[in-house]
Amino acid sequence: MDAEAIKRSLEGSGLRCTAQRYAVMEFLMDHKGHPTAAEIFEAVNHVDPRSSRATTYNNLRDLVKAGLVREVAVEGRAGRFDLQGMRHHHFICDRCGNVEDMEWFDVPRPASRSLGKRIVRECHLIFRGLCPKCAQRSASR
Amino acid sequence: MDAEAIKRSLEGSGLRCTAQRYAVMEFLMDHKGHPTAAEIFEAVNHVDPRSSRATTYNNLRDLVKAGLVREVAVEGRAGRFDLQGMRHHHFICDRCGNVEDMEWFDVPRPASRSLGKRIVRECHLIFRGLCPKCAQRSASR
DNA sequence: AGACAGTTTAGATTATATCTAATATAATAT
DNA sequence: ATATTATATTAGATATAATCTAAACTGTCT
Ligand SMILES: [Mn+2]
Ligand SMILES: [Mn+2]
Ligand SMILES: [Zn+2]
Ligand SMILES: [Zn+2]
Repeated sequence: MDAEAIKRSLEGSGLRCTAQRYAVMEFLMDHKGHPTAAEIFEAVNHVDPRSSRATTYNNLRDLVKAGLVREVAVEGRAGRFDLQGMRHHHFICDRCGNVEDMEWFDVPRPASRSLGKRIVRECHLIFRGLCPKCAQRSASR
Repeated sequence: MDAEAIKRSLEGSGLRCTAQRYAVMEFLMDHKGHPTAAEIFEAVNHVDPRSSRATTYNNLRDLVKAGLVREVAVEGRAGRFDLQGMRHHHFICDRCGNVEDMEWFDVPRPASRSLGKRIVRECHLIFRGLCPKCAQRSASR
């Protein structure tokens, strides 16, 4: 049932449902913790068929372009990926760099005067601070 | 006068006002276009005294930690820096990766229930889409 | 079968950022 | 002024992240 959903979403975006692509989508579906490309590459290669690093990066890029996957850039660290499921914002930990989901809520649109000639595709909030684990650690010192 | 302001803000953060640090601050003050570390390094080395790459990165990191400078991560590209002046949001161009300032407006706080044990230091909106230059380019094709 | 576009691959290459450990500098104490 | 000390700088090596290359493979269509 999820298998079919993945297949359909790939084909709906004009992407062939290859074993390598499917594996990336399946891994993201099962791991909501915003893995890096390297982690995804490692993980999908524990099971057959093997996928190359270039393919993992190529596929992640294609999936982001197709709007099925989202990339979250983190300063000084590898980018992290998640499925574009329910809309949500993000929290990034200053200390460990982990990315966590935050409940979605609507954000006021900027005045069209301040938008100028830009074309806005999406907008997304980034909260920063200490994640629960790091907050606790820093409190107990 | 700006010179004094830079000096004071460095010392107020417990950072010595060295020639290299001053040069980074001065460059950011004069170039509001969110330069990369490499661009800052290049630029401050057109004038004496020469600063090394390591120092540029070290200083940018210290300045960010001190809250005087902000870093904006962009997926697949070098991080970009700006002075922490007036609060503002950011717009990142899908095509060219340029970062532009967007007028500040308050963002509703997430429900404390959804915050959990996190400690939020800041929150900041990222708009994405096409910058004016790229929007025009893509329209005329 | 043959043709073709899309996809995958290993490894090289580029881009970005950090580390190392020797040296220099600024602030403070004597 | 000189000594002491914590901070800061440096060149170059190293680490990490991402992309490129060109050849091989796969699925679809005729
Ligand atoms: Mn997410
Ligand atoms: Mn800015
Ligand atoms: Zn954390
Ligand atoms: Zn642009």
